[in-house]
Amino acid sequence: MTPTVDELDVRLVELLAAEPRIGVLEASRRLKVARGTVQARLDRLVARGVIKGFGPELDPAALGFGVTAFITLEIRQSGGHDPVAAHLSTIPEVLEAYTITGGGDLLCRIVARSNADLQRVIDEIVSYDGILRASTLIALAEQLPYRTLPLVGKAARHG
Amino acid sequence: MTPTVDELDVRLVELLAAEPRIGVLEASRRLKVARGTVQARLDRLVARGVIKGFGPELDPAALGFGVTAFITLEIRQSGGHDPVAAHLSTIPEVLEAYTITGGGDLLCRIVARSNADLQRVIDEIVSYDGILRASTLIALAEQLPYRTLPLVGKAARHG
DNA sequence: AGTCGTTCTGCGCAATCTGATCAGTGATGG
DNA sequence: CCATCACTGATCAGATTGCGCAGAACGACT
Repeated sequence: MTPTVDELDVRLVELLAAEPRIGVLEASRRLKVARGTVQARLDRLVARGVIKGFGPELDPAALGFGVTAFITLEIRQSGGHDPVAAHLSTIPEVLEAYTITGGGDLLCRIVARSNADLQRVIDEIVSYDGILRASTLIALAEQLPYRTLPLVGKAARHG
Repeated sequence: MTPTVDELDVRLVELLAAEPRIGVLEASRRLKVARGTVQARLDRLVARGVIKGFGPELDPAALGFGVTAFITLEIRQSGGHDPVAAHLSTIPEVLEAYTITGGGDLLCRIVARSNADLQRVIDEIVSYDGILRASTLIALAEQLPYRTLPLVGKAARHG
């Protein structure tokens, strides 16, 4: 399998990550390649799904949701996960959810305005029928902010 | 405290999330407001930190890292978290890390090329001195992809 | 060696967008 | 009543985009 990305792709992605507002033209100047090349590379990366989008990254904390927590949900086996996921998707404070190993469990990342507010969010979550038990871990500090950039370099090196 | 965002901000953010490539001018047309207004709102949102950036969103799976897992690390109390975080930051497969409630524990999101590769990543993580024990949860499916948009609406409604 | 397919280059054009600015207007609050 | 603030609608020069094209470079295959 041919490498998903090459060295130029890496430099391009890193450049875009560092200075998202620069356009294709400016990027081509920085990378010392033709404008068409940058355009083609970008299109290819998007087409391959490596770049999912350029949407604005929102900061929950700046919106007043300063508390982050991870909650593990034990799901009643009958019924499956889908209805539960549907329920979770109606709660804005549930940012993401994964099914994980270990009988019928779900791991969610949630946010809240305060610890008291967190209680409300959790209550809302567990109000659903199919949820048997919930176990919450409050995030105290973000030791390593979400990042994917190092991965691109690794993908290019290995192939 | 005055609401961080108002209804126009919400529409703007949602529009940008749906179609990131449209410029300020096109956005102003869609929202039926003056271009300067959109520009001012955007600047304000960025200045307030609500919008952290417009960087490309990368998909680890498209880069060959199809396996996601969450790993809880028990840290030796003496020494603190910082050295451990520094160690983790050197491993590209560690996408984020949070300190969580429960004596000296760290929760990380990691990715790998395969289950076998996951073992390598875990080994690399636990190779560090200050880490006493690690417990891994493999993500089987993404029930709810990461999202923050609903939060903006909530923030605007509540205030 | 010869040929093909792909990628990159360098160029040009028309159309569009950007950043900045300005005067006028309506709403808010002192 | 007046000051302040946000929004409007407009203008301007300059930069950028989307698009296509011909030629060169490169590797793969016959």
